[in-house]
Amino acid sequence: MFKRVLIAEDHESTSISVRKTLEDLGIPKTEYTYYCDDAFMHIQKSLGDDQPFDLLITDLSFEEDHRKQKLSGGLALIEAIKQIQPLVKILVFSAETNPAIIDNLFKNLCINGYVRKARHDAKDLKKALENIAQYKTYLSEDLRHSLKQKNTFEFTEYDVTIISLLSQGTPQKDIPTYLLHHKIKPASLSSLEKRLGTIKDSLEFSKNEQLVAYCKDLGII
Amino acid sequence: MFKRVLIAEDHESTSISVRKTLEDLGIPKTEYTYYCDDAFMHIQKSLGDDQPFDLLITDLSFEEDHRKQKLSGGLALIEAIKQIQPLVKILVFSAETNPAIIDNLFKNLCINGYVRKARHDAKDLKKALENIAQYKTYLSEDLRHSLKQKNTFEFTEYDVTIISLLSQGTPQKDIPTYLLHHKIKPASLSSLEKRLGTIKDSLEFSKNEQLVAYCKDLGII
DNA sequence: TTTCTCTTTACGGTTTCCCGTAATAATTGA
DNA sequence: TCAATTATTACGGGAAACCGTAAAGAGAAA
Repeated sequence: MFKRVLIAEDHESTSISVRKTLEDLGIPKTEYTYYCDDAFMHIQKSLGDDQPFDLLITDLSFEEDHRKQKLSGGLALIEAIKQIQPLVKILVFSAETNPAIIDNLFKNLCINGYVRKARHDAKDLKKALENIAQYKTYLSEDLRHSLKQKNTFEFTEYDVTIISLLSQGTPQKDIPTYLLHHKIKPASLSSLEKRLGTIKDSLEFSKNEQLVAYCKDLGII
Repeated sequence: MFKRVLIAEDHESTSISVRKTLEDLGIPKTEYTYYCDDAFMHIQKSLGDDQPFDLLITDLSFEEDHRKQKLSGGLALIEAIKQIQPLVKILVFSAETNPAIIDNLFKNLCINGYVRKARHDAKDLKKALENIAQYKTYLSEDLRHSLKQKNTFEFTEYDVTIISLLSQGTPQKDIPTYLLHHKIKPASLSSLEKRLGTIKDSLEFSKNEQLVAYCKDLGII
């Protein structure tokens, strides 16, 4: 089992519960932080002291407050930590349900486990820890099926830009001006219309409103 | 302090943490449920046994699963309990931040405290319990100011219906048919356009996309 | 350079949306 | 009851979005 575990979780109550779960499993050295930047510094220091953590348990979304942070959330934290300690095990504990995001965590950031905050999350957490300790990956039961199907459209930066503009009330006809000004191309209204048409086509949407709602749900705008 | 407390919270990890907090405060008899219906039955039974709870700590949103529930969430639970035990103290522990919703809890359902799930929520919870025990009401620090200002547009059920339809891709021109079919009035395209115009006007929006994004953020669609 | 391909832009017709005005229906108050 | 007010619907002109086609431009390979 793990010897040294770091918890990055902004909600005090959740943090307490995770600590208790680790305690129940007999893990001696757990440390916890409420901010991503703190978590990163803990990892950094542990490497310097030659007493590295072997597991990070982290949330994805961290609320902003008066303390300004360099790392904007769990995703940024994981990316940063992978730079300095690539082999540290990572277990994400979050309420996120979007398969695309979770998929990305496993495939691109190579996390070792994902537990969704839900009814039986404490039990789930224990299972995940046991699995990861045996060099397996773990994913919450209820998410296992939804992950395989990935009929999600691959949004480019360009797409996100124009859909964001739409969601902010920019008329379609005014977007070319914006794109020109920001040196984004293609900039013409025609190209814009074509791109939006393609996106909606492949998602089987008919209206921009639908697309905006979808992207809001995905959290990409 | 309280003698008998019931916790209604679907997330196991959060429930554990709340229990621990109560334990720390020396509250002996705490019971917990993961479902609203169970919570209601606990209250009901406690009245029959003449050993009523004196505090309910409840979440607002409960996730649906295989067990079908009569009570759809914390709101419904509080309403139901107020029918059979009006004087029970109620502390809501939720991640909800929308001032209009929290305002409604205090003013219409007469809850005694609201603690938001956030960074210092465990400490907050303790403060709330101490305050409520002294017959005061409690609201998390960070929400105290936001409650007074309510410059949010008051969406009617009608509004939510039509904006939802838009977000699902229904063309505006087809909505009257839907409204007629569901016996919702006004049903005419003209009234629809007028209402949407009014909403967008008062929120200073110009496009439907903007409105859909806004309502997604509010979580009302 | 020339040709081929792919991307981007231009343009026109049609549909939908937007918004003002006027007519009609429902509601209210005396 | 009738008039006054308000809510709802009908209609029409103009703007924006949608969609297809064709032209222009960019880049790659021979």
